[in-house]
Amino acid sequence: MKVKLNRGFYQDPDVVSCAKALVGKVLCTNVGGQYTSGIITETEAYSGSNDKASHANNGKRTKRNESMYLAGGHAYVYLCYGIHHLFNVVTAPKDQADAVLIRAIEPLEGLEIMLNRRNQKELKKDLFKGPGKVSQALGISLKEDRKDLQGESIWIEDRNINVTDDALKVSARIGIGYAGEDALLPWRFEL
DNA sequence: AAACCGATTAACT
DNA sequence: GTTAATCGGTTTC
Repeated sequence: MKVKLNRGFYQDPDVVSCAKALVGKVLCTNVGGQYTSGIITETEAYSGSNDKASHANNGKRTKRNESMYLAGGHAYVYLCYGIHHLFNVVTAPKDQADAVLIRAIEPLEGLEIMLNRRNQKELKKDLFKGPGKVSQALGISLKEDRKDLQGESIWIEDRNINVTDDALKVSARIGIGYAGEDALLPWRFEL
């Protein structure tokens, strides 16, 4: 059974619980006429308010992070280190600026296409583990920024994959050492 | 107008 | 374990 997540799912005011809930869901893209999908296996929560690691910390609002202020259920894509596109799911009601970073997937459909995009010939370990790799595999670029996840080019489905709390590994977020105490928050979730 | 830098990755030693 | 690659956005002058 495939069910596209509806607007209500993304309106959860608690970005941490939403990040948890997204693990085990299926991220699908239809970019350049090519359909690909994968099971989300790792996420991180970023809270718009009171989280030094977030681009929207302390109500910061710039051209880059503008899409974080959209209603939950939109995409926030930005360029990191001048090289990698990082894909986030905006959550919570409009203007709360919460977002969940998708850090890893397990390929499901369109494996050949995803391997091609990654310049790989065969499936190897860790090929789709890492936020930059996820975006590359699924064809996500800055063009997908601000996109509505209810649309036809990028969306998330519930396929009844059961993820128990026990199966989830919880840890501190990656690459945000500059965030002081907030770098220690256990807001990273992986299978 | 120029400097500074990052929610990373791949290719090294 | 270390480090180069690379560039739009943000900050600073």
